[in-house]
Amino acid sequence: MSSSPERVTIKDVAARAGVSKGAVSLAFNHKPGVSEATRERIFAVARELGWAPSATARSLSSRRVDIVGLALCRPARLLGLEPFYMDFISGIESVLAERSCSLLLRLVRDLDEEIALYKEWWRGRMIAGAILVDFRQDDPRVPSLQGLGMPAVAVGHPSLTGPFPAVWTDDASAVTEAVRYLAALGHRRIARVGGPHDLGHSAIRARAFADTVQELGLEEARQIGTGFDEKEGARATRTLLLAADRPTAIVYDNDIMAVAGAGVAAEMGLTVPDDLSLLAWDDSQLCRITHPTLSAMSHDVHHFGAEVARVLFDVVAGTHTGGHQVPTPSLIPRGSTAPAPGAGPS
Amino acid sequence: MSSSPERVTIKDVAARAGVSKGAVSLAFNHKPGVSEATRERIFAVARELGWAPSATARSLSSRRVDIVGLALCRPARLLGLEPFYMDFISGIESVLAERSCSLLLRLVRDLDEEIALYKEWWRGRMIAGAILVDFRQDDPRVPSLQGLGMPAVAVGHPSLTGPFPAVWTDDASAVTEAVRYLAALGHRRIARVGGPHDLGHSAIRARAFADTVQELGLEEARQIGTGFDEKEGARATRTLLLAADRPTAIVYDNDIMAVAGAGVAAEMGLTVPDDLSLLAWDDSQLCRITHPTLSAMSHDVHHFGAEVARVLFDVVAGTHTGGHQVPTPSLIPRGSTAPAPGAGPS
DNA sequence: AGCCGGCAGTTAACCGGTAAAGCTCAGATT
DNA sequence: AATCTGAGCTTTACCGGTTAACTGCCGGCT
Repeated sequence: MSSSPERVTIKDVAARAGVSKGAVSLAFNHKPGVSEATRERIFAVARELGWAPSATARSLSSRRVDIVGLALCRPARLLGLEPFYMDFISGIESVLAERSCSLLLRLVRDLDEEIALYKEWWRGRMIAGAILVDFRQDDPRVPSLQGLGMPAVAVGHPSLTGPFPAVWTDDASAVTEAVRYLAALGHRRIARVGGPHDLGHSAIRARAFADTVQELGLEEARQIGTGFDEKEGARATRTLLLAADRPTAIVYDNDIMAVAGAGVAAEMGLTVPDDLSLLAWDDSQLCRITHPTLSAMSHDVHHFGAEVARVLFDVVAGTHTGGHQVPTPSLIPRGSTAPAPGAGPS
Repeated sequence: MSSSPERVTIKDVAARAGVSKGAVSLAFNHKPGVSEATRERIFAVARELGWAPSATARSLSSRRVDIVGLALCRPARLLGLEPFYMDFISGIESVLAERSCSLLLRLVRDLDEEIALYKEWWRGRMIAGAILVDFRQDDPRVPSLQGLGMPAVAVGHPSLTGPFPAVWTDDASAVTEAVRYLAALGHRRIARVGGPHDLGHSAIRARAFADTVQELGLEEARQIGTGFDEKEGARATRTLLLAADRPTAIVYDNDIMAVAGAGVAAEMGLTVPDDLSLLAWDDSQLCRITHPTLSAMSHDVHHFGAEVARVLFDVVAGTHTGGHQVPTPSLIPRGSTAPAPGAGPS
């Protein structure tokens, strides 16, 4: 009710409890040095006055903060569209919330801005640690941030993340499994619609894809790198399907592009899965509600995010024991994959 | 490269530039009191040393912060599933990023925790302002937070948000339009699957729905309140369709439940839209990729989020000029709505 | 000459905590 | 009796900025 926002500080609590600021601080941080009786009196006064320590002030003098930072270098629009992010973030949040931590989120335009932001956040004691995502090959964040001493966990394959503890899925194995599966269905021309070339996990998948295709003696594979959104997924699919020797199966790097691809197939008069098999990645709900449903390389993105947050807490606490690999995406066959046209049942 | 993280502070910059801390502060805040020459020298030194003011320290002494807070009182899982949130958040971020602001995000279990959190954030100068969502009727946040003097924008109808500047969509008109549309198609038994009863906008929609049904002389309408997720949407749909006088059209409060509802209809052997019309809300991509595509009350959630952020900046700056209504959701007819079974084309 | 005004800076207090060092005094030790 | 100990606080110095008040100095006006 009081419209005058006089802030109550530790000094008020101390005065009212008849002790010094220091005693209040000790009491609230559960450190020895105050008697049980005094501690309780202090807590009672604090409750009465509605006081809780100011996180800002605390982080200035001590080093404790209850915030972790996440900068995303992607266009805002895409963020809202792709199910992956929110699921990932919700996984992070589920762990943070348990420990009364918040997530500081910011969109940046490029990696330089991202580097500057993390430096600022860390220097200013804004965050206890950071989550780094979307690693490139020779990512500039590795040299720029590694000297900082900032606790961080990197989402990506250890070959990309430098000295940062990594949490990753074994994309190479998953790609291999995907290609093997399609090959077993008789497909000999398999294409792949991936993310941007410079993105580390895209490159890893591309290499694994090419290797597996060669290993199985399939026809030379076409791979297209895109920007992850539906428009680019559709465009890439169109390109692939218009080629003289169009593929009989396409693997996508996320689910949104696969859905778009299904649309393109329909628009071009191709029946999925009879004329064309499609295999999505990430496997959000999207895959289950299309018609036909989309087969996908599925992994639990929510859990992935949670694991990332858990590792970050370990790193911050200094109890980190090494990189974590979360389960490899596994194939969920649904309605969008079938034996290749003309091929007998394998 | 230096593994010793000696933080460079304003003092270092001052010393190196041969001036006092105060001068550096003045220069960096573009306040009068330093000559152009000195200002430039200070900036040069700052760049050389890689210094930028610490947001934490600044927010302690002055009142400036570049963070806005958002607490969400929903289960983490749902966050990842429902497209609405991420789209909304991405809209917010798109505006924040323009102004080098970050979003402080936290999941809470209940409104008491949310209230405590906002108090803590505000008291501790953690945030410049807050975004309040999911208003209940007689929302406890109104009395608890209004005395704080914390700049905030409320996402919800002004009848719910007390003294907080509101940004909202005209749900009542949208519901009316939806019911009128279905009635015009000949539907006389229309049901609604809404959100939780205690959620303000659910109540508003429920009332508008009942009113319009009565006004048009339709049969008494069945409405079910749920928890917004797919399981509950499916369950509610099943309940409605198993009733003796099952509806010929159902309106949903979001898209996820509508999609689930379509699944249930199929499972029960009903053809959409011939036997049953479905109308979704929010209209994310989900609605466009199902089969049949879902008609929806569509609004631009991304833009909604952006508008909320813009209003918040106005409120923080003290230049706020009144609540903002963003465009009313409008009907996008797609493949899931058709004339009622037995009814001639209207 | 004396005074005023304003620019360009400096000083010092303060924001709200934490943490190390210091103080006091009761009870145990020698 | 003198000294040591440790529990229980208080004092004080930060953390890294901002800001109000103050100082010095130069030029212009009366």
